Amino acid sequence: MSYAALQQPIPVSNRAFASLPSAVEGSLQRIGDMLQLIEQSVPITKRVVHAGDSVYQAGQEFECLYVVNAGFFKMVNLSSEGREQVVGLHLKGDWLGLDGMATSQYGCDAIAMDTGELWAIRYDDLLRASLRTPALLTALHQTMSRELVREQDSMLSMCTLSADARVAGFLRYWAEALAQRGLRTDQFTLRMTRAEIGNYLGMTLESVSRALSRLARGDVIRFSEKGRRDIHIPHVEALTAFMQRGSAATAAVALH
Amino acid sequence: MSYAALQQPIPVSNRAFASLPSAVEGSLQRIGDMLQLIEQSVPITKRVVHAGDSVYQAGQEFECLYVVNAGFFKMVNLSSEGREQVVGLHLKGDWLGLDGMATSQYGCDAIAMDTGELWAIRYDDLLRASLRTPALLTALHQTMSRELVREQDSMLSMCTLSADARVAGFLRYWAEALAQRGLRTDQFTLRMTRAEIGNYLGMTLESVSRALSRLARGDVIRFSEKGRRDIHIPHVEALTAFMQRGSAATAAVALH
DNA sequence: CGTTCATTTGAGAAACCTCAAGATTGGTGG
DNA sequence: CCACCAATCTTGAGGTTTCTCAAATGAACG
Repeated sequence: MSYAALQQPIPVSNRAFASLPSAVEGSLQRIGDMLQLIEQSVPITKRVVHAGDSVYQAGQEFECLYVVNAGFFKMVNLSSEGREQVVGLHLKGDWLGLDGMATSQYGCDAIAMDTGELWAIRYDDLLRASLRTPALLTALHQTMSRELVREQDSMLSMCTLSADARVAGFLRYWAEALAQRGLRTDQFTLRMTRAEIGNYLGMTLESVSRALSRLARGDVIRFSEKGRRDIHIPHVEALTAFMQRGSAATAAVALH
Repeated sequence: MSYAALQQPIPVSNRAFASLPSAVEGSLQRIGDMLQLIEQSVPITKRVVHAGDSVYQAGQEFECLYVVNAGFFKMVNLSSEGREQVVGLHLKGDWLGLDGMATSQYGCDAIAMDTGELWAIRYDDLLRASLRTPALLTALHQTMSRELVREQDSMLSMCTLSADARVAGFLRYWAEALAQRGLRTDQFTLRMTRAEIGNYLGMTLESVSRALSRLARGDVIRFSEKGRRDIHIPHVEALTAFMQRGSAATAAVALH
């Protein structure tokens, strides 16, 4: 195999999203292309899961990576003394199980939050396939690297932002994640309880509730009539402004 | 190349540490073997750095990974609004620059805290070499995975532990990192200011200082006469006990 | 020996958590 | 369809932890 083959980009396809902003279009394409690449070049075992199902558990022997084709998943890190922390949330195109390569045992529990479909890929199959299809390798590396960056950003947020700002940041992150997958971003349903959001953001469920109430009071977000889990975001920029200025009132004013 | 070649372990050598505990021996060996493997199979450019030098900066184009052969480095994540967070500390055998593979730009600043030597490896060279030497690939994956797990553990600590417990955990982590590299672990010099430790742990420098004072009052640690940066740890287990029980007095009692 | 930076320690303020009560939601069986 | 139950969510009051501000001490270096 030539070196040039290693550098070839993931094949481009699926240009049906020209009307989307380019960054979002790029992500959508990247995810779609990656899934296509995997399906074409690696043996995969498809697996359907339902809300509450465990994909794998901490300590279990590492064999497979899982690529999310549909659904919504959380990664839970559990300390030896029982402290528990949601350390990641994953949607279509994300990989699960990357934490298992270090020690040959998974380091977290991966739990389905909804009905979904996973593609299980044996790590040894992936390595073998990457000899023929080097783009697989760069896709894996980019995925791992992106995950590292995301965790670093989480640490930055948790250490430097107030509780209110972290909640605003979470909503913005969530809206972005949905946009990257071609879903509507102005209105969506949080599929997590306040307790789960709080755990992910390092605060209590009461603090999450209060933060959301303050965001709603400042008209940065609106609750749907259907329930307090449906959230309408008139202007994503208002969330950003809120994070920086630290006051819903200021954020609302800043837009007009 | 056969599939079997992909699975072969990193060559074993350097069995001179039989007296060390096996986990530590394993790590020492792993690090030494990895460095040897890299030196033998990839083109590297050695680079000497001094305290304060920047290895790379956020936004700079990603080309190289850096393996630490000597010295001590911090990774600093900087948000667009100027919030700043130390997201990682790295010693011999660690890789720097993994955060650059996602976007082809580094995501953090990497800064030398001390005189040290880095081995720069071009990412494309690494991919090419990994065709001949598949162990390089598994070493890279294990490194990235270990880093993911470490960051997840950081998040768990920052979200679920008190300030005192986080400082105790930091000292324990540090002692472990030194032990894994064959250095003495009962007494060492913190090469960071209280402010840097605090930034890394998500608290203020005053909180770090108070936590260290409480640890010293409980005789979990002792300050050397030479200065408050030299720390003596009589029993590493006392740090663990302190983290779990949340009181230096209890931790001291628990040992006798 | 003085200047500068780092560290310690205290007192008061702010953010967040805990506890508790009541409201809302979603599902279930009558 | 309605009533009821369990789970979730909101909101308030008070407590705890951590931060902020300030001052004094200690260490490093010319």
